[in-house]
Amino acid sequence: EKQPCMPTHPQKPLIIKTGVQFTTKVRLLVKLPEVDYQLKVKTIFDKDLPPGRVNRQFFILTTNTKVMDVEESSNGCLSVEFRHLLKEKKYVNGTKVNEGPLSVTEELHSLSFEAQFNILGINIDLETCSFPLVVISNVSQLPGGWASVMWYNLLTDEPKNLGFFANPPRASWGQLSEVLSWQFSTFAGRGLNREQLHMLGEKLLGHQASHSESQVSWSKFCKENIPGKPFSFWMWLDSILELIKKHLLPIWNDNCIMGFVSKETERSLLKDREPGTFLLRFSESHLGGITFTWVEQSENAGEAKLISVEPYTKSRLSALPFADIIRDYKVFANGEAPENPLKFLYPDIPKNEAFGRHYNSQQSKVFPYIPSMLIPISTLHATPPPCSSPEPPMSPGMFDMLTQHLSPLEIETAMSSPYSE
Amino acid sequence: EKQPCMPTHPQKPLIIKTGVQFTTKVRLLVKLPEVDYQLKVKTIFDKDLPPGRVNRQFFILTTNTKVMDVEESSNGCLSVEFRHLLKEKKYVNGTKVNEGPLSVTEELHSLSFEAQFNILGINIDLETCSFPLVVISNVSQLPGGWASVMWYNLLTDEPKNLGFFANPPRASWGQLSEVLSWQFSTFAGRGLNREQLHMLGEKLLGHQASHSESQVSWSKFCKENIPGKPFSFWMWLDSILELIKKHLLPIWNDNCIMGFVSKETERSLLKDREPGTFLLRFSESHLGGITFTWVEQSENAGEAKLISVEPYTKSRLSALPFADIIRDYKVFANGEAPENPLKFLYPDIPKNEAFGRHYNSQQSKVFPYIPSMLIPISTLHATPPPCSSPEPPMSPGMFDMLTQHLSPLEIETAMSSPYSE
DNA sequence: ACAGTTTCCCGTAAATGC
DNA sequence: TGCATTTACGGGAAACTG
Repeated sequence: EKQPCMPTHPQKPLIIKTGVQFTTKVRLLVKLPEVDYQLKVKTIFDKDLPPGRVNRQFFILTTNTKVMDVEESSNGCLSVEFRHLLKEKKYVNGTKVNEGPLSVTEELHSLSFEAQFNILGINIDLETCSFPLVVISNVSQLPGGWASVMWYNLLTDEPKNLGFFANPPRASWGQLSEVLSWQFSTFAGRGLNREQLHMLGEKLLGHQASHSESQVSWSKFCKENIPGKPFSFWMWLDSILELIKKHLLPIWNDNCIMGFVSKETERSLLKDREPGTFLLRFSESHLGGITFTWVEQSENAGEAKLISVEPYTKSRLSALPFADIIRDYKVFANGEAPENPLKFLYPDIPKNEAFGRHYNSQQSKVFPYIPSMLIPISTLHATPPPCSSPEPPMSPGMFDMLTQHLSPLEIETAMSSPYSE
Repeated sequence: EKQPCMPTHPQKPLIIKTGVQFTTKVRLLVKLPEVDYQLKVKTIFDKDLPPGRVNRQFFILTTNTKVMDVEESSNGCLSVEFRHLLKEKKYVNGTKVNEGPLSVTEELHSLSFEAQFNILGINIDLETCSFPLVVISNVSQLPGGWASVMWYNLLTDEPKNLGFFANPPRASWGQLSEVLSWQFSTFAGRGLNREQLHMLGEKLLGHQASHSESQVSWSKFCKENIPGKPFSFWMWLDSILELIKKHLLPIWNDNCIMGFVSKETERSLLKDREPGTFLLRFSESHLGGITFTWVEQSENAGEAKLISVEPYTKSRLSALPFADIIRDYKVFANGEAPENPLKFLYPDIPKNEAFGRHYNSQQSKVFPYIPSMLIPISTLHATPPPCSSPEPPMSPGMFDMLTQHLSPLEIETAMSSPYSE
């Protein structure tokens, strides 16, 4: 009879943060005969929980009763909008509330709305209830909460199964990959293509097992860490989504970021390409990082030499937009003039054609001063000849170049750590 | 009888922010004969205001009554510590509270503490009161609030004159400069020397007027904008203090920053120095900026050519520490190899001797990747010959250098804005 | 000691009030 | 409309708590 909406956290409905306002709207879908009294709606948090369920308890800090109003925008039906604030009850009857067996982002809650009216002497009770809600206390819990909302919506049609995460069902990779792509198209404006999803499937399920029918457990998706990494699959993926949203939106939407590529695939794509061909890939070892890998001019005609830069994360990207990094990046190598090794976006798009419209000028012209900008650089030196001494002596040419271009301290760093394949 | 202390905002006592906890401590300085009952202290906000005074009203959200306890650390006297939270009363008896004629940071408030006890049948009332307090609602008001606290302490010995800013007295430059230097030594670890204070005095009072006896009005210090600038003297100075605290502490304490130098003085100091001599100066045109000015290699033996870089502000400095900027800064000029123009800190200290201990390596070594760092650069080209066309054609040498080192877009920027003296 | 969770609160942005 | 002031809340860090 009534239809509850739940716009709460910006862009992430169904997740409520304590101490932060959220709004709810209740609409009466039937048209009542003219009544001359007011229709009061009351909001109740967690009105009925599954019996025996232990979890945190909350209360609504703001007014929980309001009168319905004729809605202007629609066809004149009644509606009411609340602006609520939730707070945790730490003590109930003087005793401390214990947490349940689930993590807080798996704990599902609900908002109920009640109204009653009297028509022709008959009392009529109206009641409706929200979809399951996750309550968090810090934005750091938002990714976990959103994972719960996704998993719930993906795997059940029940409007209200608050015990869902006591025993969460598995998802097929076919279903899950669709949801993941949808996340990117919703929040970043462009979804994931077949190749990108394939890489994600292999990452989650291994090389053999990533078919559409493969089953992914909730734990594997969101709770267990990726082997050898200190974060789960979803935490990793969400960190990339956030990176795109804040720092890479236009170039992501322009399809300049291949992003999800395994290192093997990367090699097979790049190995026969022109030197200077590069692609953009998200870091698999660190949260929220992006790197580029390019084909280096190689002296011997054998294996193509691929080089990847240390991934850029939000802290660097907020000092310098990624398109500008690509434009300005320079490698100082081997006594030669510094050069930008990025020439063609894979497969063969000239860099400025791909990124030109995204370049920003950092230049700010304030008269008496000369403008300053930041440029990203790397230092590189030649592969030491096989069987050379463990500390290869620096060539005189390289030394000149370094003394010219870099400070003494930098030279030491460059000398003591040869980064060559 | 009781001595109130007021540690509130970190490092800035006497300033309270609504909605943020602060602590107060009350100690009983007389030793009472043994009493077997508890001594209760009650806190009251703004117990007595000057008659007719209109201002914002606040209330204490937390418990305002507590029992005194024997203090362990001292000689066993009684004390009590409160942890309070203040909130504004928007309505009093249903009517809105209007603001008074003063700005919020000039509005002085007080906390009173009361206790009573009964000895040998006689009721004794104890009461004490804090020094004047400023109540703010956002940290953006902290500088203004702190200016009030300074001015009050500088110019009156009255423990409680809440109407002080209705007609604030002037300060002599001699007094004020001492307080300003003390701000720097307290918050940044090193005070201001005679030359630095002299520059500040001229900035505030003009060239002729800055003697120790010159009078500075409260308005000139903190309320009126500096002519031609959108901020007052204190807002400017405080922005520099904050910049030092967050980004320049070690080099400030090492006396590497001259900082407060007028452009005329800068020129007279540098004009006869070696090319490559530089000094560090705070921006006078923008809040919280620092720049360096160096003596350029000049072709003709006439006037020394001084160049200043666009000031660095906190956003850039949080991407790249200032010492690293000095180490790595490069100027791309005239088709020559990029060069760091900063060689000697004024008067003649070799750069690495002055800054070496403050350099950080940006290098983070993550195996499969080559490290990347940011370097600050400027582009510069030669002074166009006098009476040249308004758009001087670019020399072939310069064009080569630019195509080599910079992207096409950068070239256009560099071409259309010649930054030469 | 430690991990999961909450609290704290700065600092930016937006909203509000005058 | 612009300015002064407050509110909102993300995000990092500290504090809490079994």
